[in-house]
Amino acid sequence: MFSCPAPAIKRPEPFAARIPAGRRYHSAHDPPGHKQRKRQSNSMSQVVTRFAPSPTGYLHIGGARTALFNWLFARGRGGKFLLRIEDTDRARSTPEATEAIFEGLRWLGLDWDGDAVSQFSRVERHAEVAREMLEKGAAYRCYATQEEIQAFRDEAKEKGLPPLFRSPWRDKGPEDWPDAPYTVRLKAPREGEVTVEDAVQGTVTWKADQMDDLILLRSDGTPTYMHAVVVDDHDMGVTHVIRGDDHLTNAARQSLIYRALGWDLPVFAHIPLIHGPDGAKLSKRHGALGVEAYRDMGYLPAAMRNYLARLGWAHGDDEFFTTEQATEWFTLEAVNKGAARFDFAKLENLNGQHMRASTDAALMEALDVLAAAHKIAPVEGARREMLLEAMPGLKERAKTLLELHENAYYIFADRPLQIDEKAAKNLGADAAEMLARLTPHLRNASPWTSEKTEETVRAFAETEGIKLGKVAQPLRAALTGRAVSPGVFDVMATLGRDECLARIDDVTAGHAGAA
RNA sequence: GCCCCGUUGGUCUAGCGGUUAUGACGCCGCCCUCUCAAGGCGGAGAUCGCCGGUUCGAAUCCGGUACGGGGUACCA
Repeated sequence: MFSCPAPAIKRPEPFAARIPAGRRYHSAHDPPGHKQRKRQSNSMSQVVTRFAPSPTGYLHIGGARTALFNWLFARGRGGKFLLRIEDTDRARSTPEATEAIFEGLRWLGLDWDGDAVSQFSRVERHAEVAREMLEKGAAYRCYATQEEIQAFRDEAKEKGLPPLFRSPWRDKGPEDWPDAPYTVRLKAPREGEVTVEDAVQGTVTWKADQMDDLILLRSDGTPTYMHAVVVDDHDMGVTHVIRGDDHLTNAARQSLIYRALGWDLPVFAHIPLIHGPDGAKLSKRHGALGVEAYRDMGYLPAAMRNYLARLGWAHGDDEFFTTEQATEWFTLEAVNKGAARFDFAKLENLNGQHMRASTDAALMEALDVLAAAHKIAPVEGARREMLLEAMPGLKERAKTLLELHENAYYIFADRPLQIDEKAAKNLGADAAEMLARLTPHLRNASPWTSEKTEETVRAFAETEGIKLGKVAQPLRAALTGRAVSPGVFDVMATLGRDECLARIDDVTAGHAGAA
């Protein structure tokens, strides 16, 4: 795409929640034992990671980094990177958000394997597994109502006791079951310890009595997140679960489900969250921007990948690297445990470096993407040619594409130019007269190249007995309307003789010596 | 409340028992120079959260503590 080409983005089929759940998982109809064996032999050879966002809004920067880490890990090991949309919360999930997530990942260049999976489309399978657990005695029907549970918690809180609900239905049998809706709860161990071996956090241990009998299936028969993730990750053959460390405790609870089912645990890796510049956590409701916001601000995907990867992960002292290098270098062990703050200044710097490392053509394309994002027409025709020609000088001076576009004002502007304040200071009466004297020399300069115009202007400055800067600055002001621009002689070359003379004429008109 | 996790210059970080504590961003100065960038050179900025312990020796190991974060739902 840009200087650090990301693998071509596969356009997955539009998110197909309609496809019957079983179709997507060859293993869904296999007996559990078979499944497990199959995965064991498979997991040795191939890494499978996944990104599992819930479609309740745009893809925010924290989620993007989680996706990136999963992607880097899988791609660096010839593995698969899967995408699952956790849309079981029907009230908050929207197709627009799903599309925004796809769009964000595509822009970032994080391609996923196969179709995105709708978690909601798999409710049947979730229920099926819960039923299996019921039969095995690993789970039980709990008829406690939400009111009863709430009352229990209120009382526990009042007495300063742990608010863990102990269901009275845990050891009841069919003879005790009333004719009422019930939830399916995991029969979690009450003694011993639960240990999670985390690739980032290390070994983390909890006392089993800290865990409650979590609900697998709600009383309306739908699965809870805790249950659905486990079943989906297992069925999808996920070998490495890389996600935010807000899920660390969940990993312990989920490991209980894996254990009850007799399934192999994936490798867990809980990465720290990103904090805002103020140290507060960055979240959707607290300042986290969607990736498209970064696109619109003119950052390159390659720079985003570089910056995001560097946030909380390091490969020695390497700061500026390509995506290929990152995939090659990335390991879970090198991920930091502490949260990092998002720093725009550093992102900008990195973006500038990536822009400079980009080819002119690649930047032109990036500009097209930016234009499309801002819903404005792409630059075409002669101006596109000029832009391309001026690109080397432009990209050297910009930290974002937006800045580059702004600095290319002299290419897009129509005469007469808007002379800004600082430029106007370089265009007093004396300067205008001086430029008027310069005009005939420029008219005769041939060929019209930056070398020739420079030679001409330098000679002129000498005969005038002034420093080059005294000519160059007014010239720059007349030609670009600004006090800052790429080298004036390069500007002249891209603008062409006629346009240059016309612009000079615009500011010298009415002054002595005007030609 | 309880349970987990974290803490190295302003920021991101290197470090993994013995270093003048690494590099980068940002900031300041100089050079280069038609401006601005880029680039080059140099500088300021960290008693490695704090207190103990282990050790001949601790940023590195152990225990406390403070602060920050996360979790504790028929949310994900």
